[in-house]
Amino acid sequence: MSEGYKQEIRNLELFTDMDEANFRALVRGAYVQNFPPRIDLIHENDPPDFLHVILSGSVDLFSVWNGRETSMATVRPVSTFILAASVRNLPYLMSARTLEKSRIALIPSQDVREVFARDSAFAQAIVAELAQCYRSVVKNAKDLKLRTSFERLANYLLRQQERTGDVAFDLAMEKRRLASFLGMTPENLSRAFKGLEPHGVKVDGSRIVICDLAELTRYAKPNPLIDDYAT
Amino acid sequence: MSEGYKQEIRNLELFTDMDEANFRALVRGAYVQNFPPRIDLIHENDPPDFLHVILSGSVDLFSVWNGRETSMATVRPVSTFILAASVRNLPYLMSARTLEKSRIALIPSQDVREVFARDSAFAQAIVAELAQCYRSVVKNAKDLKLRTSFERLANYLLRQQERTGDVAFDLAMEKRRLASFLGMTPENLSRAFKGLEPHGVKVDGSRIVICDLAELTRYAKPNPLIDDYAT
DNA sequence: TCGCAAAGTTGACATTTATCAAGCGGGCCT
DNA sequence: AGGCCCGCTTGATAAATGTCAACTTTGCGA
Repeated sequence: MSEGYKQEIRNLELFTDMDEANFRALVRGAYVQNFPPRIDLIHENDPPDFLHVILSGSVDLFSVWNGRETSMATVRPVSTFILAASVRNLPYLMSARTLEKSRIALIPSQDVREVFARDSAFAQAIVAELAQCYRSVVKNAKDLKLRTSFERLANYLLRQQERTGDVAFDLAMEKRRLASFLGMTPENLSRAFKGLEPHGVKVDGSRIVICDLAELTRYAKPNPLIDDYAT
Repeated sequence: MSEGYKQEIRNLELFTDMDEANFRALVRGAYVQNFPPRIDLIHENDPPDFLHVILSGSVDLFSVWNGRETSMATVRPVSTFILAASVRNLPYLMSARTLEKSRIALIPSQDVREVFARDSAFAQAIVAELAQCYRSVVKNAKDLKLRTSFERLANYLLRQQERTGDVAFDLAMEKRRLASFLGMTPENLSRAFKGLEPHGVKVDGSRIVICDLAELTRYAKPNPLIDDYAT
């Protein structure tokens, strides 16, 4: 692995505080790989051989049951995924596939567990990361259980507005996958966008303009305990 | 705090491996309290002053948004809750109330964070616990997104069957709260029980008998990546 | 530039789930 | 024992969401 990649990984919160020698041990067995779009990286139920670090591109985490599929999250650089499975050495709960051309570092889970056992700075960083992940999924579950699909979309748009700092932005993913992420069908998403028009949302293809932020906020009733991904 | 309680807490996986002096430091500032049923223990958005350890009784974790309420989980002895908020020092995402008369140990979060920073065995135990919690919520989210309410109930009953090791058992909670936990209304739960009768479920009050386990299994299609809480 | 394939949209309809109101029934207090 | 409260059930209806099929748009490669 090139020094450039190593530095990129090192700069992740997860790895930044750990001992240099331990970090070297971690990346010694690691390698970076380029993947074309729509490639399956991991399959749920597989043993967690590698901790994945996405360096460029984007990855969809999804799950399947009984012929149905749902998108659980999108991972963007630079961050890791499937940390929980790696440290517990338990099968992946989600599958992952690239959305676009992506560069991904693969760190053997075995090494992660070994280093984590003797590097307390690393262990602490893992705690911080896992607690963060846990809280994100709890928020997601609250979103699903407490809101209708229209309300989920409205709050999603407000989060995007917050993230980009602009009332006009492009959707970060295909509508069909956004629908899956929000827990609805593409048809229902189409109607939800229509339904939000009276609440200050203009849609043209993947271009979104929130032309009445106050009204959309009034409708969506965003709540930091559901929508604030930072905490 | 009595030595008996200390021992009980010490026996939790979370605390069992940590240094004795550090454990003493942890429980020094802790105290045990008895609560009557239906008492609010914590409220979402409160700062995480204490890590809670339930010694007896049971506690409901729930969330509220826009006048709607949903039950997220039930905590039973002996285990902790709101660990993620404690270690990250971020506001609780869920509220908690006793379901019955309960004895609960309160460990100051400040102490948890301090000890966790210097006791690597404790840090490792926290990692294991958080990874476990994370995986549970992911399973819960999959359950919600991939299944209908009837299917969620069917799989819930199979999990109870697994847990008790018996095809006949009593529901562990009121039906209204089970409904909320499964993400549906009490009325819909009633109809779901009716709907499962042709699939081998007999209901009499809170008494459940799975009289055709094969048929219920065929209908429910349980999957360890959603239903196996142990991994 | 054309034309195809895939994504998105729309309408009609079905299913799932919630809401509201009424009635039932068990536990419990007096 | 009587009566009442509360949780549960049931039926009627409404709302939310999914399904299917047809059509439109878009992006892209021949």
